[in-house]
Amino acid sequence: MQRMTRQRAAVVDALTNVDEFRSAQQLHELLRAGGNSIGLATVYRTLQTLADGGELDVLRTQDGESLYRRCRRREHHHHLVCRQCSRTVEIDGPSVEAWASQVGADHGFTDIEHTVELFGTCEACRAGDTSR
Amino acid sequence: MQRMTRQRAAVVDALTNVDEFRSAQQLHELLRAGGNSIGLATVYRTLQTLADGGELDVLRTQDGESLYRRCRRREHHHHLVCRQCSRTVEIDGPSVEAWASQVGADHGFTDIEHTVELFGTCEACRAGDTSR
DNA sequence: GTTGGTATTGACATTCATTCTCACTAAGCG
DNA sequence: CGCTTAGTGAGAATGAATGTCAATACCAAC
Repeated sequence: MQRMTRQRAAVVDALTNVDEFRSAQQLHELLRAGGNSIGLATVYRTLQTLADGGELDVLRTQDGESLYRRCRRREHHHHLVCRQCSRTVEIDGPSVEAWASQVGADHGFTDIEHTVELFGTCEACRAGDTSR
Repeated sequence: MQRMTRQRAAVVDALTNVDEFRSAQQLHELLRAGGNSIGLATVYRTLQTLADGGELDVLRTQDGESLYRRCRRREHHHHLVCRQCSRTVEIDGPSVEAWASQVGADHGFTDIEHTVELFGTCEACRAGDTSR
């Protein structure tokens, strides 16, 4: 059975107030800064649970960190993420899905899963390039 | 300046004798088992160097481990990997490249990089399903 | 409103891949 | 053959993520 706790509510709330992909640690800090007392392990667990339930999208950065985000669209889609500020655009690859399973079948593979993510530098970050 | 050491040669050799994506640790064991004395840190460093030079393809598994493979084709391509035995097929996404940069441009993003990987279960692994 | 079973929490320890440190070794030029 | 310096390796360090387990607090039932 799933219980609604103060902590879980806080995590969900934080996620709805943020539009970019954020790491568990970042969210933990955010919550603490916002006056919420919550343990890091709890943040991890909650994100895990939400992600399993399809409430959240997970993304792994090039250096292996997991980033989480509550997406508008619940159906399967992909992301275009700014590698500096994490600004995110939801996109769909019209033919990607079909292509993926086709290629898989062609080579005798089943249960095809695919990972398609785009990274780039967004307009705002390109302008303020002097930072960092 | 780049020197050719016994260890570096051994790593390159091991990679040419393996057709699947392998982790640094697996390669380290392989080398040791093959009678090569080599440190784990060296394996990591060598793989890193080779990957930077485009000699190697790197892939991150869902649980964040890096896998390395020497691919036939040096041009940009993608992979279809068996999630059980790591058997790998090199594939190319004809329109993927174009689509990626188009989508990026549409949203004002530049320097678009894309990650496209397919995972599935290969024919052999589906047969011997009783394992694991 | 009170109670009780149990899902959930959190401080801390632990795991595990990867990177760092730094004294030591050896590649390879002259 | 010597010397410079890239490369090595054992062990320590890092850092994200997960496990532990006693204490806590949902919430359904009384």
